[in-house]
Amino acid sequence: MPDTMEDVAGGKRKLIDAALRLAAARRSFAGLGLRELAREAGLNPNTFYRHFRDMEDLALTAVAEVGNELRPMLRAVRWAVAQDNPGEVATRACDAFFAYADAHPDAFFVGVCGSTGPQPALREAVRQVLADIAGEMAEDIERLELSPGLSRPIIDDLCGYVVSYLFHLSTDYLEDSAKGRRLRIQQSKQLISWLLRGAAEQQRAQDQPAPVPARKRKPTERRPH
Amino acid sequence: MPDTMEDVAGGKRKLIDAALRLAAARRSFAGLGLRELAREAGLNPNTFYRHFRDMEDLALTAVAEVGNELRPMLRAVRWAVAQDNPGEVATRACDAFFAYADAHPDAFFVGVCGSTGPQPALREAVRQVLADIAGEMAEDIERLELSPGLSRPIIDDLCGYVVSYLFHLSTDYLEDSAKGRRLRIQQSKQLISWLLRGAAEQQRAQDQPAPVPARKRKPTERRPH
DNA sequence: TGTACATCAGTGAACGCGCGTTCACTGATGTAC
DNA sequence: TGTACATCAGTGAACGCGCGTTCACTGATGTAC
Repeated sequence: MPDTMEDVAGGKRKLIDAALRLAAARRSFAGLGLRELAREAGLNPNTFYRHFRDMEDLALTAVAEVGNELRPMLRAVRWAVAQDNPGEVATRACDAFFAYADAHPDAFFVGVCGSTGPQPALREAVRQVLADIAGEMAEDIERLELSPGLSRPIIDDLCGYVVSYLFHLSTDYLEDSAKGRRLRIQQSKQLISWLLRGAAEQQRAQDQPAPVPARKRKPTERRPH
Repeated sequence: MPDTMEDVAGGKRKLIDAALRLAAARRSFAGLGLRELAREAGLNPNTFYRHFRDMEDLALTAVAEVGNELRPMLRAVRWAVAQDNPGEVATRACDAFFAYADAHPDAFFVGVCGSTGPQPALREAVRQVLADIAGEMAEDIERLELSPGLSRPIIDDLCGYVVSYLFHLSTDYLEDSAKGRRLRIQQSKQLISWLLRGAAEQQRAQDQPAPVPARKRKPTERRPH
C-alpha cells in the first residue's frame, strides 16, 4: 500500500512538504537544490538520502500522494451530488475541483509545472494521474447515467477535454483575483455545457444517420466533423 | 521594429537557436546554463553578455520572434481558406497549426514549458502571445462572418477555449507517433466542432429567452448554465 | 526482566566541479575630416 | 584618398560560490533470547 499523507515519518514528511512549498513558489521542481530543500525543511542535507534516491524519486512520491487524494475526492463529489441533484453533477464537481485547488495550491502548481518539466518520469506520472481522473469521470458518467444518450467513446473524449482544460486552467485560477476566479469558474462551466451539447448533437447524428448517404457510415464509427 | 528571424547578427542568432534547441530538448528554459549555451552555440561564454543582459532577456527575445511569425501565419491561413472554402476554415486552420508545430517543434516546447516555468516575465509573454492569437481568431471569425449567429463575447470565449486546448496539446502531439498524431488532430477538430455547436445552441437560447421567466434576464447578459 | 545486537533517522566535515560574472584584451568595421 | 578614432563582436584567464555526493559517526528504537 502506498504512503498516504499521514503515515510518513517526520523527516520524510518535512522534505516532501518543503519541496512542494519551494517548487510551487518558484514554479519549477527541476530547479530545486538538495541543500536548499534541506535548509527549508530544517534538516541536514544528507538526511535527504535516508528517504530518497534523488530529486526525481521525491517528485514521484509527491505526485502519487496528491493523485491518491484528489482522485477519490472527485469521485466522492460526483456520487454524492448524483444522489440529490443528478442534473448538477458537472457544475458541482467543477466547484469542488477549484475548491480543492484553492486548498492545495502547491500541489497544483507542482503538477502543472511537472507536466511540462524536464523529468520524463514526472511528466509521465502527472499525465497518468490526469488519464486516471478522466477515466474515472467517464466511468461515473456512465454508471450514474448522467448523460444517458452518449456512447462510451464519446464520453471518453468529453472527459479528456474537460480534464485537460481544467488542469491547465488551475494555475491561472490560483494566480487570479477573486473576481477573475469567479469568471474562470463560470467559463469552465460554460465549456462543459457547450461540450455536452455538442457531444449530444453528434451522438444524435450518429444514431440516426443522414437519410441519403446513410449506407456509407457504420453506426459505431466516430466521424468528428 | 523588433528583430525578425533573419536580420540578427551572427552570434546573437547562434545563441537564440542554441537556446531553443537545448531548452526544447530538456523541456526547460530555466535550467539552461550560460556556459552550456555558449558551448552549444560554439562561442565564448562572455559573448553572451554582448547580446543579452541575462537568460530571461534571451528568452523574451525568442518568444517574441516565434509569436511574430506564428500569429500572421494563422491569420493568413484563415483568410486564404475563407476565400475558397468558408466552411472548412476551422479544420484547415487546425491542420495548419499542427503543421507549423511540426516544422518548429523547439519553439512549441519552449513556449509550453515557458508558460508554466519559473520566470514570471516569460510566463506573461507566452500568455500574451496566446491572448493575441485568440483575439485575432475572434476578430477573423467576426470579420469573415464564419459563424454569423454568434455574438462577440461568445466568440471570444470560444476562441479562448480552442487556443488553450491546442496550445497545451501541441507538446503531446510532437511527442506522439504518426498514428497518435492523427488521432490528436481528429480530436482537436472534434472539440472545435462540439464547441461551435454548443455555442450556437446557447446563442439561440439567449436570442429567444425562455417564455415564462423571460423578464428576469437581460438579453446581453451571459449566463452559462 | 535484562542484555546484546540490528536497524535506521539524522549529523558534520570534506571533496571536486561547474557555474555566473568580471577584467583586460584583440581585431574588424564604420565614420569624421 | 588617407588618417585617426569610435564602436562593437568576440576572446581567455581568473574569481569566489554553492552545489551534489561521500564518509565516518551518533543516538534512539525495536527485537531476539
